[in-house]
Amino acid sequence: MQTVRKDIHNSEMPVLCQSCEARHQGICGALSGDELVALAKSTRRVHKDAGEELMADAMPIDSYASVLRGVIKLSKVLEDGRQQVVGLQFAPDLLGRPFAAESRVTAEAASDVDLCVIPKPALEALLSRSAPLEHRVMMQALRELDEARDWMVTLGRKTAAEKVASFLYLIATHMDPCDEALETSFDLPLSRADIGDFLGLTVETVSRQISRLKSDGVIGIVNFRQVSIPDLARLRLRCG
Amino acid sequence: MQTVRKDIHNSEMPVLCQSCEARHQGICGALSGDELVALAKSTRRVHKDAGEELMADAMPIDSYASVLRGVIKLSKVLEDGRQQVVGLQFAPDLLGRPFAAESRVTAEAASDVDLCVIPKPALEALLSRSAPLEHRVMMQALRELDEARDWMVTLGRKTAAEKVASFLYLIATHMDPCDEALETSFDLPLSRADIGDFLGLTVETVSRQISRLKSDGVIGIVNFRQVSIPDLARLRLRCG
DNA sequence: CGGTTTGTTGAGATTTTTCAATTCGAGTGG
DNA sequence: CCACTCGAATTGAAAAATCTCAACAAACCG
Repeated sequence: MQTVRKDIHNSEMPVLCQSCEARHQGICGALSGDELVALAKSTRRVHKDAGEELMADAMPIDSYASVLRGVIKLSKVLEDGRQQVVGLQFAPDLLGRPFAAESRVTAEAASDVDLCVIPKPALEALLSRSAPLEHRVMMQALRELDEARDWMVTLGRKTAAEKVASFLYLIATHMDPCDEALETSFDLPLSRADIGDFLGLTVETVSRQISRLKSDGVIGIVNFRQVSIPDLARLRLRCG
Repeated sequence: MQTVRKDIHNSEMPVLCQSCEARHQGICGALSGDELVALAKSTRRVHKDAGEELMADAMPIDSYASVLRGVIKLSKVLEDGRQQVVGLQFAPDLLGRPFAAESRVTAEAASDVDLCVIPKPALEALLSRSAPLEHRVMMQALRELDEARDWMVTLGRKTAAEKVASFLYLIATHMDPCDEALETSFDLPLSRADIGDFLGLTVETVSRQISRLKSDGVIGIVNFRQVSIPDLARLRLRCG
């Protein structure tokens, strides 16, 4: 978020919103044509490689970003280094805590990502002028709250086996947009260590549970990162 | 929420908002005088005893409520009965998921509570007319999201001892508004079983950790529910 | 008072972590 | 093209944390 590279910027038209609308419209579905054109002027398309940090906990926020492609990992760290992933963001989410001076989480590109970066003042000006836009931001916040609470159930009350199954199920249903297919295949956006930090488990436990799911035929592991799921309903049963 | 008792309704004036403003203004700080008067007409002041269910998961919502006094417990249950408390609401929070047809959690009075109930259509009409009000609701959603993510760290990465200390610290800082006092005393709004469901622990583990904090002199237990904390900073150290 | 619910405590069982040893795959330089 | 190396992932065995089961004590309620 600090080092914005302008090179890839496509200046033809509302870059942000072409993509957004292609995938469920993101922030921009709520804007008028005029507003879109104005917005496109202040946005920058940016690419980040997997692993790059986008925002640090307790650091001032100077811009927001709309996720165009890829997965972003939100996490928090305890003083002694224990880490917890508190959320994942997929396109077309808005990245950045609205109306906060500083971030409350660390954001990192989990996979290669494309972002559409918007300076903080530009978005906030737009928010205060466009009630529909603010409404949309609120709807995202409410959805994220629902997701966080669902995940709290997983963290607090599920066994390690159920946690890993729940994680795979979550990713499967978010990554493969051609939904409802019983059979899917995808690349995990997180390392085993990150999965552990998401589930509140150690790497070893995650690995053991993945191995078990594999030997039970619930999932197939192609290439460590690449997972195939022959029957989503069967995975669902393992989620508790 | 279903069985609204009108008996205690105080019809003089904006019941809701007197109380709200007394304690940090809740929803109503954003409304004009006219709007307040209009709102007061459709609100009902309601009392609920500890343990009463206010809203059931997956049930249609027909009203919202502003919490005037007491604590409300939000929880989710797995098919097999495992339960997780996913949030607590204190005055002056707004209870009810805005813009959702049905609830995604079960809400229950943790202590005796006073509510100011607003029919769903009345609040939503107001929301669509008043941008400042919608803004305020969004700010609450964002704050709840921050809290949920903080709690995910506790659930996923802390030990049982740290979880219990964190819970007591959370309650201590929320219950006693005369904040920053190093020394406090309060009634726990939750039973040991509920604390376990909040922390993802069994009742027995909660009880053992409370006993340990007591024998270490970090807390004092007067009457099972009544806790005194001689030194908040010392408790804080136990939170991890 | 009984009976019931709520909380505490102990001992053994279970799950998960920790520590240690390997294996796998990708990238590098000869 | 093939060792070599490095980080990520897997696997095993022992240790630690937490849960389960069971007994009991304390408060609560008609």
